[in-house]
Amino acid sequence: MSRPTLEKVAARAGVSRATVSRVVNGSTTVAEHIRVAVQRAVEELGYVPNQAARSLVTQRADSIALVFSEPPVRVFSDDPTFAGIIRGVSAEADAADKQVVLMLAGSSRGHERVERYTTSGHVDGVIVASMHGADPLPAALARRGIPVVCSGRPLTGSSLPYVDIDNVGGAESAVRRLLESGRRRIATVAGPPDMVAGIDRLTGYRNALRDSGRRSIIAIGDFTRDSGFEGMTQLLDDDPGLDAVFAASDMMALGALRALRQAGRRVPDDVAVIGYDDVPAAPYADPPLTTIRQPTMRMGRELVRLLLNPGEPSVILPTELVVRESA
Amino acid sequence: MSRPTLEKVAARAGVSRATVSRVVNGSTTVAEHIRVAVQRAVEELGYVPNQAARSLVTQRADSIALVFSEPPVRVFSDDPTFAGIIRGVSAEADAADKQVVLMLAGSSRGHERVERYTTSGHVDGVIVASMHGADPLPAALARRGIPVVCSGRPLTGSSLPYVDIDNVGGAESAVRRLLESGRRRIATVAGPPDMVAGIDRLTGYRNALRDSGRRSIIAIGDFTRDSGFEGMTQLLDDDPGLDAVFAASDMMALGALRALRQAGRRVPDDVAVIGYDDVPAAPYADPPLTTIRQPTMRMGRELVRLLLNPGEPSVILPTELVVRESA
DNA sequence: ATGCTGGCTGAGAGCGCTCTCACAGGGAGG
DNA sequence: CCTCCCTGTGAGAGCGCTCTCAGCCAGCAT
Repeated sequence: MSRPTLEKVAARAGVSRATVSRVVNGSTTVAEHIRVAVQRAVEELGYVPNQAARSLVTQRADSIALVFSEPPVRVFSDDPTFAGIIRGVSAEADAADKQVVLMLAGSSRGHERVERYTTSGHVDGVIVASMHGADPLPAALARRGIPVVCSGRPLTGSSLPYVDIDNVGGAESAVRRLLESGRRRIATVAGPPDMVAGIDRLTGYRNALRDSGRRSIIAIGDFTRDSGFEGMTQLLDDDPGLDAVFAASDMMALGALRALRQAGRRVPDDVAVIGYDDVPAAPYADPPLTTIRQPTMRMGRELVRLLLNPGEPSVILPTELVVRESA
Repeated sequence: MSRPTLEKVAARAGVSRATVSRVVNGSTTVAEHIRVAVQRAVEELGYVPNQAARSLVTQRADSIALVFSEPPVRVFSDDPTFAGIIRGVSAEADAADKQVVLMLAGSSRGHERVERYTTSGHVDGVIVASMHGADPLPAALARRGIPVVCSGRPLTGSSLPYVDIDNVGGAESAVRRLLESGRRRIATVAGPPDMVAGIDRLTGYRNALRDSGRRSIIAIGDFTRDSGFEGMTQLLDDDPGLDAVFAASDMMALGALRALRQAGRRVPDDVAVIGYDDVPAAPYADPPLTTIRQPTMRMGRELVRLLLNPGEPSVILPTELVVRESA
């Protein structure tokens, strides 16, 4: 009981292979009664085109890879960024009738696997969703002649097209809110300096402070809750008089909240807190977290659009301040 | 600058196509000096086999699909189950030299897409990770003649092989701990009755209570934090004297904790709480959550093993009680 | 009647690979 | 010396599909 081939369908419908192919691929130059007959034969046999054979001749795979160049732990944390991107990519790819293949390239072994897979003709293009801006994977694929689009501005100085979210602007608007509500000593728990999001959000913090003439008070974290706790503790130590903090991720903000509570500070009365990402847990924090939300789903859609329309310029999407109670 | 073919490599190395094929596929019957020459030619040209052509003749794709038959929101929530499964599947597939293709089949449209993709020869087998036990997808694929393994016992009465985690046993051990610590009125916020995990964990709760002669106090949730809050509120209303609660998911436990606090109950002094899943946020809850941990990564590995070795019996993996402070 | 379109259909090549089979060459055995 | 086998290599078919091109049969103008 092997899968039926075009040949079988043709025989059953009493036409040639070519005609069945035409029907299956929606050509208009087929007489109505023949089209109907072929379609019935297809149904009856449960015919599904062999994609390998099709790809072999068309040189297309009609699918795109979405590669997460991160350990799975990060991808499936409560960071909603990835989920949004995936949904956006799926939606847009669906509309363009392309399959999406998700791949995890956490390890260096994974990189190699992904490179082999994508260069062996499985996909027509690759979206690399990497948080580490200096990831060598996108450039490596591009060198192989595969269309590549990056999610997040690449740090490698390559000229690959990318879609990013306005991290600088988002951070600026967070700090501006703190400024406008009268806060005087505004600290930040920054993200890691090897990730674009970490770098850019710190830049935004600095920009906003510079304009106001205030001095910056900085601790470095790695986006995790624990590092937020430690960063906040250190900040409190450095400047006990601070009255606001901008955490470069919600998880760090959650950690900061804990440190603040432990130090006997009330939020937002004594210290205002703003996070970044708008994770699902943010509205449930104590107090509910004011944060920066990103259009992740739209990011996914733009990624696909760019991949499918080579030559279009890179895109930077705006963010939105979500005001709750922590600031 | 099209991709080099076997033919090109053969020409460069001064041998035939067949010999290059042999070298690429690791055949031993090739003279050493020829093998070296061919390998050099492969390197120099950057040759990567065309997978479509290979699949066409071998009738194999050397890759397996891991299908999440759920909306992406669930998959990428802070439920660590999926992440663990993915890591386990990746690891085991890697060892067997198979590619893993992740697919999301949230919508009915998605189901159709997945069915088309998997039946068109892209993959050698499918792992369906669905939380809804009555999902029609696994059976549909099996009917098409594609090897299928389910993550989680299917509720459809089909005899498909599956790997599940001992939900009944896990729930029993949670309730037993409550019993052993002297709690007298033990309630539960159960999961949805259309998911295996919901059903089985409730069964476990009932089993443990029945043995002890206590009566059951039940609210139904849907595994989300909000439903945990509401379930707990209702439970408190039904039986203000309860002194313990088993929540069928950590998210619901978190919601329950909030409801308990709001009602002025101390945890664990007045009411003990045990959750299920051991989500990343569990140790950070107030108080840190006692919960049931599952061997999700091992689940992933078993899934692949079953897929690659047809005929082996289904597997049920044990759970582990993680004691923190809430019970 | 002949020629010319123009719309549909079929024949056939060929995509890049694997794998069977034939065959060349050399050492062992008769 | 010839035969036999055994190892290593090449020739060639064919996987299932698409797509070009030729061919056929109207229908219309000449």
